[in-house]
Parts: sequence; structure tokens; C-alpha cells
Amino acid sequence: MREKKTTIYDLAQELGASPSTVSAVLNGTWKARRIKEATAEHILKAASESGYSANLQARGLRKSRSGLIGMIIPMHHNRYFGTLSHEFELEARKRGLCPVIVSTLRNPDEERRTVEQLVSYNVESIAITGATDPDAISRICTNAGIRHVNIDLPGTLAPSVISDNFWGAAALTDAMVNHLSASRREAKPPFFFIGGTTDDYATRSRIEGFKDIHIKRLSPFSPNQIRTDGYDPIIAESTVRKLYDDLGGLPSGLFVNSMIAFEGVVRFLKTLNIKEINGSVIGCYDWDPFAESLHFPVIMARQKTELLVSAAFKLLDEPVQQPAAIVEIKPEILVSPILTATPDEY
Amino acid sequence: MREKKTTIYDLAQELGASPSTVSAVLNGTWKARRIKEATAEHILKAASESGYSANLQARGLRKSRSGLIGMIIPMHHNRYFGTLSHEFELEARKRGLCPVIVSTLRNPDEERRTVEQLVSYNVESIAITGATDPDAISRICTNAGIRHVNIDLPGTLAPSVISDNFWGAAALTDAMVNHLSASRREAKPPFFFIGGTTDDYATRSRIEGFKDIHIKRLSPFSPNQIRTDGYDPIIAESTVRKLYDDLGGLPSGLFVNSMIAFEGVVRFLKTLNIKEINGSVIGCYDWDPFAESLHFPVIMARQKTELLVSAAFKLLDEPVQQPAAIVEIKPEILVSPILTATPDEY
DNA sequence: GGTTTTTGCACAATCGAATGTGCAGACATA
DNA sequence: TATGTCTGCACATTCGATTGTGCAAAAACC
Repeated sequence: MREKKTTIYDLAQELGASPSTVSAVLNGTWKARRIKEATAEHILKAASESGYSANLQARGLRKSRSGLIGMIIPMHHNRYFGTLSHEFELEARKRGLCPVIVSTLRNPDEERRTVEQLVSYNVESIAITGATDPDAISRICTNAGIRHVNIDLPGTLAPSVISDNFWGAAALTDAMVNHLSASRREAKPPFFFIGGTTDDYATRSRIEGFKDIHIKRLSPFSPNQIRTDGYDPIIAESTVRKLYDDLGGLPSGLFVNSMIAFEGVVRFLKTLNIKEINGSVIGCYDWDPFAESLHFPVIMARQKTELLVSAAFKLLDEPVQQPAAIVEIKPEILVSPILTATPDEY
Repeated sequence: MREKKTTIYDLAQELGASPSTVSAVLNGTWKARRIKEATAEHILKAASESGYSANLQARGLRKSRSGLIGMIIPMHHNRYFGTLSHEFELEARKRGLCPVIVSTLRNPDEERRTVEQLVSYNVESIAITGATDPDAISRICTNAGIRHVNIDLPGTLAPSVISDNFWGAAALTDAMVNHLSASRREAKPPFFFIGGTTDDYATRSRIEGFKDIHIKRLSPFSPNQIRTDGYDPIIAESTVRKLYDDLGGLPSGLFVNSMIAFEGVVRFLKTLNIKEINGSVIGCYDWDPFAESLHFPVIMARQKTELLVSAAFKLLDEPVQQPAAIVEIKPEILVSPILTATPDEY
């Protein structure tokens, strides 16, 4: 343990060569430097025998490139961000970069500190997802000359890739209405919108999409249909319960804004008779494979994370635009398989 | 964009001080270096105004410490590994280290390459979870003098923290038997064990635990009760279906080994009448909050990730033992709330 | 054989911070 | 006044790799 790592100097001494020659051979620039092939092979052999691996800190210092690429996310233990991390990692590796994915728990201070740390490590660029204050982060990055993109939450100071929340909410609402009519039930308005907060840009856009289709296909819209009490599942549970009590039953359409709130909604729905649930249609703006295993149907909007991430990398490559570019990615509307059966079966 | 970052030399020149003084002030060693307090304040002010942040590559090179700590995991988009990442990150931050969590998709080559890369970045230590060949990784780390621990999969060359699979499986099986008797139903043997593979150390231990309780509390055990066809949900689904067909119904106890296989099992169970499901007891060696939302009860074993991770960090701190230490952590047995109700309600 | 060209490599500076050492000037002591 | 001590800082080296440049020896050319 704790024997020091071999350096190009060790190899140079061992072989009676100069460090610069060893360096050139090991980083592949040796043809350009007119090093004899025999010498190169010799050095490569010795390097692999000694288990040499370059000190990337030294290289990074010299080249002022670290080979690292940063991403900040609110948390790791969540399917959505996990999937984003996964896609981010794949793209990063494809470019030969080592991903550093750090979570900041939606804490603005933590976000700032983390970005400063990434900057200190000279990461080549940064992807920012779900930050509470994207522009504050942009300022830090710009100050350090580091390219960055926002994912999922738009900022004004850097290019952003966001979900097309308006379209997604409209499409989800549309699919909900379709489902009711396809099952030869009447879509009795109003539908209700539960979860999230209007402080949140995404939620506001989704409400607009919901409203748009509601007006076009169902009935006039009243603010009363919006129940944005936050993301907490416990609160969501009591919100649906109250709604149920007030209406004397489930509304014919329930639009749940986020998987977290949906967990609470499910806890309430479990207490109902299955026939009662099937008199309504449930939509969720988010996706989790487990939700497909529920005993009642749910229509879900799944973020296409692979597109979000690849669009983000494309923005990092492109020249910076003024004003900052915004790319919107439409989510996918998923109808659970159970919905293809006729409701009478339940 | 792309203005160069300020260095201690920039600050030194601007203030007419020497770089060493600036350095000492900015890294907090200035009292030991007998720098006047006024000078220090002066420098700190200028540094914060210019948005200075240290170049951690340079620092790392000089001190041969990177401030990075590595972890390799099979994947990000999974609740279990996501939670491990989360806990790992918290512990790392607590120690002032920046976590670099990289996924390797259970690909041995990728694992090797990734570890070599972490080694090249001079990470201070490495946690290895779910590697296909922990000992190969240990060899690389040892060669570079880097401390490391295995989490969840034991290795012979490095200390390991693993789940107490035997205990967990036994406790889960025990809870399943208890549930049946508590609901005044007879626990008709045999129970069946589904999912995973006997190539896998964890699965083998779990089978032992299952077997132990089965023999003690139910009946003699036959290898026929073990259906380890892998982790794939599709395969698991067909395995249960076949089991159902062969037995002419569900077994009275079904032990599902892993959440992934459980997804397949649920797909099959959904096709059954709820009363039929409630004639049996389902256990799953893994945990997902969504499984608690199912309309039938499930008993689950949840890995205590926070204990796994903190034990791993403790092992990293302790002197290396010969032979390598193994710490076993008991999982937690979770009985879904629905189980507290009497089965007749369903 | 002398000159030019090419080959093959070594030398030395550099990236930004940390750190061992040296050295004036201030101050205290005798 | 001479000597010693302490204060406050600057200088120079170092970490390990990259890279511009220089320079012998070998090869090619006339």
C-alpha cells in the first residue's frame, strides 16, 4: 500500500530516456515528435509493466483542461434524476470526459458552493438541473469562463433545454378526455389539477396546457380546479381526500402534477373501490415504471431524458447565442397497457 | 466568456505582494507564516472581489491529494444505487471531499477503465459497489496505493460491507410465515423463491436463509422450490406464470429476490383476482416506495443504505486488516401498512 | 568530401499552488 | 552601542505532465 505512483520521470530514468520523450510516447504525440517506433514500443512496454497511469492533475494543470464535466442535480435517489444522470454519463463518456455528478438537495447555498468547487476543478462545462437559482449559477460560471446549460429549468443567462410543459400538459389532458370517450363514458367536467406550486415555472406552464384543452374540449375553466399545494405526498393525499369529500366522489378527471404528489394520491385511491376509480381517469405528469403496475389505469407523461441530455450537449457545442437559446422537448404520453382493456373488466 | 481565471500571481501583482504570501493567506496557513493580519485582510478582500477560486488541480498536484473521492456503481437509474449514491455523497461532503460517482453498467472492462481513471485523478479513496470482479479492481487500487472498500459485494482483497443476506432472507421468510398465521390462515408449504442467479453470492446466501426458516417453521426443503432464472422482469413474469399453472394456483408463500424481478411478478399478479392473491403472502428482498402502493400486501427487506455507507467510510479510516475485514449489515423488514388490516377486507 | 536535410531525441520553461528557507528591518536586551 | 530575537514577508523549489526549441548524428544530395 501507499507506494508512490510511477511518473514519466521514473520511466525516463529506468530507460535512460528523457521525460519529454516518455511523455510524447505515452500521450500519443510521438509520431509528430519524430520518435523512433522502436523507442516508442520500448517505452510503452515499460509503462504497461510498471502499471503507469498518467497523473491527470498534472496534465490538467499544464493543458488547462481537466477532462471532467460537471452536472448538478437536486438528488440522486429519484428515478427521474437518476435517468438524467445516466444519460449524461453516457454522453460524457462518449466525449472522453469523466462525469462528476453532484447533488445539492435544492439548497441554494449548496448549489453555489458546489458549482464553485466544480469551477475550481476546472471542469470543461456544467449542466445544471433543477437548480433553485439558475442565473446565480450562471454568473459564477461566466465569471470563470465555463460553458454551461440549464436542463429542465430555464435560466436567462445560459442556454436551456426544457420540457415542453405546455404541450405535454395539453397532450396529457387530451389523452385523458380521449380515454373517457373511448370507454363510452361521458367526460363530466371539470377535471382537477393537483400538486406542484405556482412558484414553479414548470407548474405554471402545465396549468396553461391543462386549461387550454379543458376549455377547448370540456368546459370553461375556473381557478378553483387548480389545487397546487406543493409536492409533498402527504399533502397531496389530504388534498385529494378533501376534493373527494367536497365533490361527493372523484372528479371525472384528475391531473396529478409530479410523481411525488402521485404517491400521495395513490395512497388515497387505494382506499376506494376499484369500480369507483375506474369511473374517472387519472393522469400524471411524470413517469415511474412502478406506476404501470397499479391495479387501475394511469396516463403518464414521460420526459424524454435522452433527448433532454443530447440537446444539452448540443447547446454546449454551439456558439453562445444572445439572448440565451431555449430548446423545448416534448414529453411522451404513455397510456398504461391496462387501458387497452374495456373498463367493464374491472 | 473564456477570460482566464485569476491566480495567486495575478493577485500578488495587483497588490504588490508575493505569491507565497497570497497563497498562505488564501489557504489559511497565514498565521503560522507570521503574516500581518492587515495584510491578510487586504488580500482576502481583493480575492473575493476578483472572484478568485483556487485551482484545485495545481493544489492537488503539489499536495498529492485531490480532494476527490470515487465511487463506482452499476447504474444511476435505480432506486437502490441512487440511495447509495445519496448517502455516499453526504458522507463525502461531511469530510470535505468531492464525490465522483461513476456507473459502469456491470461491464468488467468499463469497471477497470473507470477505476484507472479515478486512480489517475488521484482520488483519495474508492468505494466499489456491485462490481462484477471486485478483486481485479482491488489490484489496480493497491498498485496505485489507493484505499478502497467493497459495498454489497464482498471481495477478498479489500474490506467489504455487505448486507447480511442470510439473516435478511431468514427474517423475511419468518415474517411471511408470521403473516399467514396472524391472518389465521394456514401456511401451506412449500414457499417458493423466485429471481436472481446462483452465480451471485448474495442470492446463494439468501437461499440459505430462506431454506433455514422454511425447514424450521414449515417443512423439509426441496431444491425444486428455488427458481433462480435471473433478474429480468419478463423472465420472472413467465416463471411465476408457469409456477401458477403447475401448482394450479399461487403458492402460499412467494419470496421474490430483487425489485427488478418483482416488477415482472407484479405484472402477473395483476391478472389475478385480488382474493386469490390475498390467499398467499408475497415477500420481496428489496424495497421500493411504490411497492407500498400496490393493492395487495408485500413484505419487503430494505437495505439500510445509510449504515452500509457509514460502515464503508469507517473501514476506509481504519488500518487495513489481514485478511480483509467483512462487516455485515442487517436489512430492515418492512411490512406494508395494508398488512395490518385483516385480509377479509379485500 | 562537403553541404544540406532529416531523424531522433534532450533541454528547459510552463501551468498554479504549497512550502522550506533566507533575510531585511523592528524591537528588545545587556 | 553592540548583540540577539522576533516580525513580516519574498525567493526559489517542487509536484508531473506538456510543448517550443535546440542540437548532435545519420542520411541524402551534389
